[in-house]
Amino acid sequence: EEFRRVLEQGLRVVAPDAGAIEIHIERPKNPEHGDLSSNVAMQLAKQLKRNPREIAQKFVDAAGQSPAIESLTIAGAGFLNVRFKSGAKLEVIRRILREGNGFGRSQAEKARVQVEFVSANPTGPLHVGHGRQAALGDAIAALQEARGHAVTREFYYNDAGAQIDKLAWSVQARARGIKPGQPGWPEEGYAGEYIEEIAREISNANDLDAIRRHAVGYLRKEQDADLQAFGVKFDVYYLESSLYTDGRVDKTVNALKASGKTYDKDGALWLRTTDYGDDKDRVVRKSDGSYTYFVPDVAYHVTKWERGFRKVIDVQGTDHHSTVTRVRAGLQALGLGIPKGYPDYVLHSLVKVMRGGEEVKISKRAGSYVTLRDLIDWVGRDAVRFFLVSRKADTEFVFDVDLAREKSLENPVYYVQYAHARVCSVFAQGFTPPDAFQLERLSNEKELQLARRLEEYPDVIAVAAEELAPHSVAFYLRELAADFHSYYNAERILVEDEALRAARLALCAAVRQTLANGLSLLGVSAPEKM
RNA sequence: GCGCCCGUAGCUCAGCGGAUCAGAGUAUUGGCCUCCGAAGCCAAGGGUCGUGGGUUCGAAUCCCGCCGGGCGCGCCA
Repeated sequence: EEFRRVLEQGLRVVAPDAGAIEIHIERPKNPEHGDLSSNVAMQLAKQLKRNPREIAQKFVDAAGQSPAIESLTIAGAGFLNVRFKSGAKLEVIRRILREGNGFGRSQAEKARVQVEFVSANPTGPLHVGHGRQAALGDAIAALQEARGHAVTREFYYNDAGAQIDKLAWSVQARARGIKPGQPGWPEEGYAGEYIEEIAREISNANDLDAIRRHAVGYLRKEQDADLQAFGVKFDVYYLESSLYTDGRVDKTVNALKASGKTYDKDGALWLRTTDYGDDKDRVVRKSDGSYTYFVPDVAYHVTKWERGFRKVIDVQGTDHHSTVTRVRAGLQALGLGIPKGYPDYVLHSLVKVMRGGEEVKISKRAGSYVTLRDLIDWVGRDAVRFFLVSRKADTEFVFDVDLAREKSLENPVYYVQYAHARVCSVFAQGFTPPDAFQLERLSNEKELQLARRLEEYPDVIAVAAEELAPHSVAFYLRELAADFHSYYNAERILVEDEALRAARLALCAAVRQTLANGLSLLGVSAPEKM
């Protein structure tokens, strides 16, 4: 902020009539380039038709003295590099120890936010794609909470559609002793081993309704157990069927008709979604009188708006990307004053699971796919979470089971957790984080580097929350851990000099706190021992 | 065929208008434990950022074409 103030002041002096210039400030990767750096002079160069270095010099002249700033220099083509006095840099340590779990959090925004994710239909165990959604969605939700929002985690599922019918038929067939592929097996029935387990509990194979209820209940329970094992909790489970029973689906269709955006063709009712950027119009009511899934989708999102969620984030696989335009178009057509870009979507691509150098495509339990449970069993919850969240959502991602199992240097999860455990081990020797310490005793380059890194944390959280990109938190934690490991190898914490020791212990406590805060956002544990 | 996404080091991936942007991990090679945890540290080699144009003072980053890969294109959900 101090640097920004200096630059703004400089801007007034150097170019009073320059229009609205956005001042970009960045943290140079190379510490030799100062603590912060800006390219304003180069941005202005074009407008002012002056050499960037010349303009930069004027900024320096205009800056005057500031108590926190050690130096303000010009480098390269016209960068302004600022270096703060080390005391100012180290202040972040006091702040972290003061704020504790609150470090990196902000109360700046305070809206009701909903994150919808997983939303698996109860037709089988959760697969790795659901796992990626669970890891992503939960971390995104945690990031929104860190910004001060009141967040609702919601799971939406279809408990009554054609997929459920297929499930019931599959279980019924199995209960009658018919196996997949044999005569009488339903078309596109579910072939996983779990179908047989459910079928074993069926007493009357003729009562399809009872079978349906039992199968749905069974799989819901199983999915809940998987989510619990993964450390993900939902606040609301929303049933698609309720949209029919409470009349919201009919209401939505009527509202769409009233909007004048619908028309009849081939015996069906269509919505002009092309008015809102869709590539073709969509059927609302089929010629047989039933509705397409598009209607409950829209009705569901109307409830989100009506429930007061002004920011809604839907986490889905990229295979659903065509629904994005459609749902938004449906909401626009209703004319409820819902913003055009509502809701936000985070689309993730699929996960390829590799083990022993080969792609794994099947599992015993589910048959045609690898389950989230398999992954947790193979490599543990923390590794699955960290891996799945440490990639940008839209990159296709190869989950290397052998790498994740490796409890050693190859595994980034352990690398970060190990840094935390290492700090803990220092305190485990009978030392406590000091109440009083002199920050200026910290003077070597690795200590200042650590302080710089710690200071970045709140910005990293803010940006990750804004961009719905939890992977940047994972990358940050890796860097913080690296800085700490490097420091720990180079310097002793528990030195004889008590004042120096106190200062170093304070730094360690700050590192521990920040690692714990970041890991908790990702749903990964911060162990004291490993 | 059309739409969306993606091509960066051997492999897995960050960076996505700013020169200080050619990066991390891993793999390979060589060093570091009588001392707070070696699940660690230090160092070396390794890339025309798919490709051809364009815009710009400046392009991995923005625009267009092409090549390669993923996903979606139902009165299925």
